[in-house]
Amino acid sequence: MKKIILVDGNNLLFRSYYATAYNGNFMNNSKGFPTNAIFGFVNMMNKIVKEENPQYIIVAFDKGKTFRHKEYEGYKDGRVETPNELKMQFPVAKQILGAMGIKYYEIDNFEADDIIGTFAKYCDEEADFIGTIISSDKDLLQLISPDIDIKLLKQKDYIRYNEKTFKDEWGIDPINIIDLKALMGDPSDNIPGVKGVGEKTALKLLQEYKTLDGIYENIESIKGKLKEKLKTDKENAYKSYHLATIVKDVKMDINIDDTKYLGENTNELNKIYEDLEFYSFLKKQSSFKKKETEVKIIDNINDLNFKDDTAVYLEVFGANYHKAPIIGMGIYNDNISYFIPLEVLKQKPDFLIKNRKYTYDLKKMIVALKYQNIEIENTIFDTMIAGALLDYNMKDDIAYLANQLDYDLKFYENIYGKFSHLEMPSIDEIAKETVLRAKFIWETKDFFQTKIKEDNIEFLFNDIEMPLAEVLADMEHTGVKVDSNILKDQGEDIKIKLELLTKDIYNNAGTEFNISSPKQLAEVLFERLNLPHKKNSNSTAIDVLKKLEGKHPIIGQIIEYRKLSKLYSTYIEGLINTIDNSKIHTIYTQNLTRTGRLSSIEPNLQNIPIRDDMGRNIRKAFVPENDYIYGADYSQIELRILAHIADVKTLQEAFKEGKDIHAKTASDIFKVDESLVTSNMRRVAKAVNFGIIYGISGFGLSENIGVSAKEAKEFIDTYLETYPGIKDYMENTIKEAKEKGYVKTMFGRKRNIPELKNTVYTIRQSGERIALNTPIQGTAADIIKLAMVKVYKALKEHNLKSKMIIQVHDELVFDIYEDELEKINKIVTDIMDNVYKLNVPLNVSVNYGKNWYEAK
DNA sequence: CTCTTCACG
DNA sequence: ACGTACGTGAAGAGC
Repeated sequence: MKKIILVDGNNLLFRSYYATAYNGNFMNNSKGFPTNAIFGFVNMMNKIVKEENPQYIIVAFDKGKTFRHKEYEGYKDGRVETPNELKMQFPVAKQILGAMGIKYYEIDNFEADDIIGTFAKYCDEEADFIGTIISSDKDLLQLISPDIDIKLLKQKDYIRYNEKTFKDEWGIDPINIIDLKALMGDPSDNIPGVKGVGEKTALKLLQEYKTLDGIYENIESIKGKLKEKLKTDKENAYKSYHLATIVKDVKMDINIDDTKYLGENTNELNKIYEDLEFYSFLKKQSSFKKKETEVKIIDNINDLNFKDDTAVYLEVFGANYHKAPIIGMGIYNDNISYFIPLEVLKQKPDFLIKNRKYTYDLKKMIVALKYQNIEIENTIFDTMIAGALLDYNMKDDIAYLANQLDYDLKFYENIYGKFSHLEMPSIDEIAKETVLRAKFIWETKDFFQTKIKEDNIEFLFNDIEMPLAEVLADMEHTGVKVDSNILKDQGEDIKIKLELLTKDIYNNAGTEFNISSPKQLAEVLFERLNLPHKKNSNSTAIDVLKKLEGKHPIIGQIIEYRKLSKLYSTYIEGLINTIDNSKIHTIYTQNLTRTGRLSSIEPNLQNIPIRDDMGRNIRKAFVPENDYIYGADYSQIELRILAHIADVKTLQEAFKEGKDIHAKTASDIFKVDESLVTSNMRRVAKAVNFGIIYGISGFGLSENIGVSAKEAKEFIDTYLETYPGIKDYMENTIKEAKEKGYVKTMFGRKRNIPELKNTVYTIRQSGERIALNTPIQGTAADIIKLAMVKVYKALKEHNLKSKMIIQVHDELVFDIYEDELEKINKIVTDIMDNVYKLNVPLNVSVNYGKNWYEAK
């Protein structure tokens, strides 16, 4: 028995095109030629070849107008003209098929369906042939027979139907798909069908009467409206039947030997892929899969003399590189493929300084090497940073990105086991996997570099993110001095208060329970004590408790308990556990947030308490290693950016004049003189200002400031009337985001927002708020990052020993020497104020003291 | 592993 | 009529 695969080429290309055409990541090669449909098509064809292992295979395409157009003027009317960007991709797809060794067919005046139908008939008639159809078009289901099955493609996977499974699911014979379509019509092809009959009714009718003829033979036994509908549209039904019938005898010579799968011509394919810049496919075809990568394990530093650029990848044993020991480095370029164990790295081979290097997770490499007193320079391109800027899905693990680009890299976990119990594999395996990582970096660098050029984000990449990796590495490695005794003393205090509170709470509740369990607490509050609560909500979050305050003494105690236990577990115990040698070394994630901000982990130094007096005391434990903690923060940087981007002259003026911006806003929206603004007006105005930045809703604002949704809406309306520029900004931003599928910061950082296309209303709404907020938050992030790079450089140039040690989104914290105070003050404020010219001044306020608490 | 809560900008 | 503010990380509970 021989099997032939029958692929619906038109279908595959259309699917691939529309799957990606609108998500904002429209794919072009560097010459601007669209490649998105071809990319999906090649992916599918590779998959088909792999899964079906075909002996015989054809791909069918439409060509010209068919008899259906001739016979029915309206056929396929109303369909959007095939976009040029898609049309252009067809010839290339066909060329690729040639190189793949797969025959394709296109016959004048027939659709791909008809060609497939003709081959299906061939299988039905030839005793030793069976066939499998591959398409997402349900029309083709009519071709199912004992010799033909179909892989019906779905969004992510597919369903395979043969004669039996089809009948089981649909309750009709495959051939009656034609009758089905005759009845229900097909809006996409403009096939009329019977008006008012959809899939449900049509299937019911066919299950009873088998065929269209059967229905009309028994028309009198059908009742009511349905009968009338069927009678009225009888002619249309039969016309539709004809249109929906796939032709099975297209006049063409079937020479079955032509359809043999020949296997690919790798050279020819590679040429095409290179032209399209499909680097991931290229690798698959060439070295990556076919040849085993040979690795030389270096045991003598003298073997490391080479001149060329190289990719390098540093492997450490564990997740937190402040503690994890280095295992070794993989290096790879067109000539070499080495693994360098730590002992050899410690001898500081020249290439670490001299050669230009490509990396993945540069910051991790710099920090881990710093702990060994090994310097690395000339690191010019980091794939992790590039991937993040291009809005790929990123994780720490390089394998995660690699696998998206069709490189089979093993995940860290699959080499070393889970982080909770790591195991060291053989040196040969480590060497191989580490070099493969370097190889991935090497082989994709051109691809990523091209993309960065295309997206016009070279400044963001070369002048902000790349140097920032080095800055952050230094900050992390330097660390922050924390006095654990101060924390311990505060902890003792808190512990005693917690014990007292616990007793009071148990007394008031009349029972002992776990106060930290929201579930148990809800039961005590809402059932035992019968305190009022919203239906269907057992939330005990702070705003719920605030509303209950005064109703029962236990509420205040619980609020206090929550505050203290948070302080104790997260900021006393939590921080103490991370102190190593009197210092805390956080890790800044440079490539995680969707807006471009940093985040800080293990521990998080960006959420140390400040708003609350007791919590703020924690900052007393953050002490200088040198003389002072010095803090510099941007005041209202996001509002300033909004005033700039939305070009609101009144707000820009207010900032230029150094006014209290919230008071100014209050005076504008309440229409009172600035001298008459009350603190409550200012509070409301401040909330509205924030609301605007977040993408406001009346409800959200009302919850926040405790007024009715109606009043809140009025505030917003007045605000937008007062500042029409902001209204325009909001409307234009959303409109553009919907058209393009993404938004950008002033520095070109791009964020795709697929939410804007979501069918769920609330998700679309959320998409709009994201579109409004991201350019503002992201631009602020870009600006402070740029300032960090410049400050770091200036400190070096002035030979200052003071150190930048913490970043908290709009604030930079330094550990400084007393005799450098003045210089630091000048450099930091100068750079931060003037880092980037806007239509508003950037305003930095600075403070210093003997600890972080005092530096505010 | 997910949910809830709460710390920050 | 519906559900609703942007961006994060850590800890504890409970499945």
